[in-house]
Amino acid sequence: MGLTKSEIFTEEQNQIASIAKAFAHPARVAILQHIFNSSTCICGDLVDEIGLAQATISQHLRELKNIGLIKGNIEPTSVCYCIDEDNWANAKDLISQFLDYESKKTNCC
Amino acid sequence: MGLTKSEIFTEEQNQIASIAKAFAHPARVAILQHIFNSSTCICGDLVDEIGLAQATISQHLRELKNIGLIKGNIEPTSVCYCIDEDNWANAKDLISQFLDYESKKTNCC
DNA sequence: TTATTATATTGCAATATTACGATTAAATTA
DNA sequence: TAATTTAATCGTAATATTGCAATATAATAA
Repeated sequence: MGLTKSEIFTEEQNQIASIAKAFAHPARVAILQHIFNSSTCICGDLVDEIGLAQATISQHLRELKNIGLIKGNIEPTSVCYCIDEDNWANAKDLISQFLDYESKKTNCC
Repeated sequence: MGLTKSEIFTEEQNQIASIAKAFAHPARVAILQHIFNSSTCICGDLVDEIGLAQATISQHLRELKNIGLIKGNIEPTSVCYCIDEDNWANAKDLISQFLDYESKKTNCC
């Protein structure tokens, strides 16, 4: 086993889980925060900033890119990453709405 | 290898990742949504509602409980789970603030 | 007491994730 | 052209996650 049964869940549930998974590693959180704080973000910066190997950073960047949260512009010997604004806004809405389900609660304990 | 290097990240980054991990599986998203929509939540309901084995549901519930998002009241032959309001609010604030970093962006691509 | 019912726990197999050294690819510089 | 630089990719080891059958636990019902 070990294979998530995506097919038994709703599209929304899978999307929320998928976005959350992108945030589910501190390195990716750190990468995103670093992108937010930089006017431009080059992968090499991150290797210095975060204490992980270049290959590992690159792998995390690819995950963020695959899920659509960031996009990269290929420059001469470096790559400039930044947030994909549209996709980020969608992700934010989806997660925010999920977190706001709280208002509909009717707790018993 | 394969061990997340938590010690090189900030407390906040680890917390965000930890909360996101709880949402990073559609079964746990479904469980939380079900709890939101019920005045009371019994584990057996979930096994019927979601198409996973009882052992698997129980395992996901334990993860949500360990991270503090839900709490369970042990009743006679059944357990009533509900959201831990305080911890949920904290999680919501942390994630919302992170998602709002968007406003600080200065994209270049 | 002996079923029965409901949930937790254990053990295990399958799959996924994390991390990194080594290598590759592609542009830049000497 | 030959080194250098920068980031992606490959291969692999270590660890984590997912799912479930089987079993344990604990209260209720017969």
